[in-house]
Amino acid sequence: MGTASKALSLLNYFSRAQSQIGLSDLARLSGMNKATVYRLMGELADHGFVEQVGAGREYRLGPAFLRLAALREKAVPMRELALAELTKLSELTGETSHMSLLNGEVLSNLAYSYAHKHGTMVMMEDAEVLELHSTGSGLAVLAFSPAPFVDAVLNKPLVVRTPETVTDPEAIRALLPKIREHGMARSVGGYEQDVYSHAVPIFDAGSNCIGAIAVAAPVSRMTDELRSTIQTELALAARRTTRVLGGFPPDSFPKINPTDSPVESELT
Amino acid sequence: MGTASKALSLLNYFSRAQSQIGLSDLARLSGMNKATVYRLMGELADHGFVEQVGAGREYRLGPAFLRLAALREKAVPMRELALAELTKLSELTGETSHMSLLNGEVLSNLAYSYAHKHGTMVMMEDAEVLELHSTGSGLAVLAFSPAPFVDAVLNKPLVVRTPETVTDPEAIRALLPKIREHGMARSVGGYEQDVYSHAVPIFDAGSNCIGAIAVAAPVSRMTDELRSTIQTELALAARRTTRVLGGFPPDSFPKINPTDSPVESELT
DNA sequence: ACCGATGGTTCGAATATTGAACCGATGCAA
DNA sequence: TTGCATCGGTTCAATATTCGAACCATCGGT
Repeated sequence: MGTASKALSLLNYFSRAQSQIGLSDLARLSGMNKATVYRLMGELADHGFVEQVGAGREYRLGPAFLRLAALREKAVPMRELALAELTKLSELTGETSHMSLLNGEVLSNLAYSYAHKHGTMVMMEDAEVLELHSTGSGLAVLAFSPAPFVDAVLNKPLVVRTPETVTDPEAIRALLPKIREHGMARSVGGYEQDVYSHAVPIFDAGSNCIGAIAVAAPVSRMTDELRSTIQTELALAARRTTRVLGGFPPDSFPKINPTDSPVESELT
Repeated sequence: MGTASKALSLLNYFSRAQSQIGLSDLARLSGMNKATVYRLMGELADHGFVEQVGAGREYRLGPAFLRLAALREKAVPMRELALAELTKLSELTGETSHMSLLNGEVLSNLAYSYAHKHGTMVMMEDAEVLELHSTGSGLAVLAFSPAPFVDAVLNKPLVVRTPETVTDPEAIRALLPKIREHGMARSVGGYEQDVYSHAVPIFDAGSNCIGAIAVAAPVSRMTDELRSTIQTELALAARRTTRVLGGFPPDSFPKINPTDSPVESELT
């Protein structure tokens, strides 16, 4: 691994849960020598990628990301475009919709939209991390990812989120062909209890799966009619999103056909 | 310079104007060897900090910044807090307000707010670059920055933006004591013609100047009354912003005194 | 066919990185 | 107070990584 990669990988230890990390902790987490971490963090700090805070001299992510994110968004308005699609999708379905991008072996949330139709909503946050095995979006991504990647993900210990979380690699693997066939994944309560989620993968210009767009509704509100609406609108929105981001679904991806019956319940 | 710094510095060549850069261009711009740039960009790409696009294999900033910016904003909601202050400030003044952060030897815009009171407004964009010598915000920052930094900035060639741009280092230096005295800078048409701009510096927890907050109005709309309103509200808003971001003005920074007369015109 | 440009690759020489040990400061328990 | 364990930070010789000139293959224009 190159030095630059080591420096960059240090940034991955910052999360919503742990936004400040001390030198020794960071050395422990990364397995690198304290002196190495010290030097690398110093370089990151010089460029504003991290900053040291207060007395404990702990590190946290720096302001440079705001600038670079704005530049990225100016060059490739992914978030803006996704948000436009999500807003429509939430209006049409009356439920929370969100888009997340594959980052390593997890998804991180890029954007979301609430419908303000009901008193209760599935909540969502930017940069929230979604696991591949326990979420609808994750399953959608797994189903359209290369086999070695799927193996790598499923061979690691799979965290139990709720009593409904499926953690048997083979059971998960068995879901994928159907998801591929329908172009849509579903997860009921696997990540958060009482959340019924549909998800469709999003592809880049090389037809690689880069993330997913999903609609999440409370289980208690799910009816055949809502399910049908979600499945129809989600498939359309995802297709538009892929196209508007400059991507193409792979040839194997099922075409949308208005006469198709909605995805059957055996998807779960 | 360490390897990590070299990799990170490559990111600085991406701008609003040049969002995609080829390998050879990047090597030229950075003065590094092509092989070096190739390897470093590969590492950056592995982490999603850049991505290669289409046929030309040019590089552009990657999606990782969206994630990290969201994390940063979650940990330190600078942008959100600044935006709240700017919104108030624009409402009170009826003009465009914005906040920018010092990044190296330039300012980059963090957030802005329009007032929707008039048909014409000074326009602003996120991540827009403001030079230190030609903008009100820049002068405010220079006035409260360490002398060696000021020297470094003013010893470089100073770009002429408009016929009103002051490019004589000594003339600029001569403005700084008054700005320090008033805690406020002013620039008329120095960056964009017909823009009349007031700016106040923002400080971090160590009383270092980290940026500025500014109100920009069309020259044609500037009256004594508007000037007075802007100066009063801007000073208050900047003070609140510094505090809300966890910072402190240096002891030398002038206190706000309601009985003070507004900044006199000799500031220009 | 040529030219000059591009992105990408190679390999010995040059140099930056590494990590154990060390430092002073701080905080906690006895 | 003493002692111990932690912290952030520093040193320096050993070494592993990076560097860069030169080299490809490819492309587009003349």
